[in-house]
Amino acid sequence: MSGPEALRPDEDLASAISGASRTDAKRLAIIDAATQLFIARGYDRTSMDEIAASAQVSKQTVYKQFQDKPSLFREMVLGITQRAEGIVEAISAHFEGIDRAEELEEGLRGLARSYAGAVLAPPVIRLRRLVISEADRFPDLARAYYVRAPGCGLDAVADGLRLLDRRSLLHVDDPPVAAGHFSYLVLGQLIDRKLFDPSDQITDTEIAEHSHGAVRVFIAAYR
Amino acid sequence: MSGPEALRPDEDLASAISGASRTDAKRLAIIDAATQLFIARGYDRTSMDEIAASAQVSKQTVYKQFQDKPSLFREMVLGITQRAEGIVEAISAHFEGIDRAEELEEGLRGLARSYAGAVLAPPVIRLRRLVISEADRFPDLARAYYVRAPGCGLDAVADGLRLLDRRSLLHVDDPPVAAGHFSYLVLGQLIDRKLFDPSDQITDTEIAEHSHGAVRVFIAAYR
DNA sequence: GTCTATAGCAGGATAGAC
DNA sequence: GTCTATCCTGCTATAGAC
Repeated sequence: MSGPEALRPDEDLASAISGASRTDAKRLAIIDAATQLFIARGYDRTSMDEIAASAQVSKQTVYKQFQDKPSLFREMVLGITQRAEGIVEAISAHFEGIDRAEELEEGLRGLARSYAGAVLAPPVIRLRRLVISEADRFPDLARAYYVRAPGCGLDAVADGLRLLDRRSLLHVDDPPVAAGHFSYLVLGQLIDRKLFDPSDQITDTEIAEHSHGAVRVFIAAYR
Repeated sequence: MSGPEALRPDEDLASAISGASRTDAKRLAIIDAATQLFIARGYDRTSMDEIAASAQVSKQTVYKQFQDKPSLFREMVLGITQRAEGIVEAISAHFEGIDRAEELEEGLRGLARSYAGAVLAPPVIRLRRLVISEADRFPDLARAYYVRAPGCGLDAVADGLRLLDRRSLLHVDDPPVAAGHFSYLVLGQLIDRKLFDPSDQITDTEIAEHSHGAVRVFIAAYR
C-alpha cells in the first residue's frame, strides 16, 4: 500500500526515509517468518502463534494484516514465486552463449547443471513439496505456482531451443515438446529423489554426471 | 498374524473356515477405511473418528488394533505398496514381447502407455502425493515407498533394457541410467502435472502422443 | 494500533460400562 | 473385546485492556 513515494504525517521520519512504514515492516517480518515456518514444517503444523512469535509481533497484528491463515499462505507462496525469474534469465543466458557446434554439448551441460542446481536447491524443492502437499486445499495456488515456476522454466528452455534451431545447431520441430524432454531428462529423477527423501544430499558431482548423460541423450535425438 | 493355516480354539468355526477371525476382519475394514480417507484427505485432515466411523467400528477398536495414528498410517502405506508388483510384471511382459527390430518402436510405445497409465492412475498418483507430503514426518516410510514403487519400476525397466541389449535391438551400456532416461522421458512431465493439479484429467490420447515423442527420443539415443 | 486473555472447537488418546 | 463418554491439548480467531 504505502511506499517511498509519499510522506504521510502519521509516520515518523525514520520510517519515511527508509521507505517503509512500521506496519509495512511488520508485514514483511510476518511474511518472512511465515515463509520460513511453512516451508520447514508444512501448513497444518505451523500455527499462527508460532508465526507471530517468530516475527516478534503479536498474533492480533498478524490478523490485522492478513485475513486468515489461508490468505497468509497464499501471499507467501505467490510472493516467493516471483523470485523464480532469476532462473529463467540464467537459462536464457546459457542458450545465448552457445554459438558454434563445438560449444553445443558443453554449453547444454552447463545449462543442465545450473538448471538442476537451481531447482534442487533445498528451499526451492521444499517449496515445491509444500505446494504439492497443499494442492488439494489450494488448487488455484498450485496451478499458479506450476505456471510461474516450472512452467516459466519450460518456456525459457523452449525459447532457447528455438534459438539453437535457428542457429542450425539442433533440429527442433516442436520447441515446447523438446523442452519437456530436455527438462525431465535433466531434472525428473533428481526431483523425484529429493521429493521422497529430503535428507538426500545430491552432490554437484552427481548433478554433473547426471547432466552429462541427459545431454548426450538429448543431443542424439535432436542433433 | 492368524491365517488359514491354523485352527485356533478361541475362534468360532465360521471364522476359522473363512480364514479370518472377526478381529482380523475388522482390522482389514479399518485399514481399508484408512486407505480411502488418508488418500482422499491427507494425513492431518483425516481424523481417527472418521476412520472408525467409515470402518463401522468404534474408535477404541481402532486403538486396540493400532498403537496410534502414525502406526496406522505406516501399515496402510506399506500394505498398499505391495500391490505395486503388478506394474512390474506388466513391464517385464512388455519387454519380453519385443523380439524383432520391427517391433521395437511400437513395443516400447505400448510399454510407455501402460507404464504411464499405471503410474498416473488417480489412486496411485494420490498415494504418491500423500507419501511425498508426509516425507518430513515419515522419512523412513517415504524412502521405503520410493524403493518399493518407483524403484521397482526403474529396476524392471533396467532389466528389460538389458534384455533388449542382449537381443541386439538397443545399445545399452548402463541399464539403470538408461532406465532413468526412459522412465522420466515418459513419466516426468505427466507426473509433475498431476502432482500440481489433481483435477487435471490426462486422457489416453495425450498419454499416447506423449509416449510417442518420448520413445522417439529414447530410440534415437540408444539404437 | 498493539498486546493479553479467552472463547470456541476439533482431534488424539483413554477410562470404565457391558 | 467392543462401545460410550470423556479428558486434555492445541489451534484459529476475536474481544477487550492500554
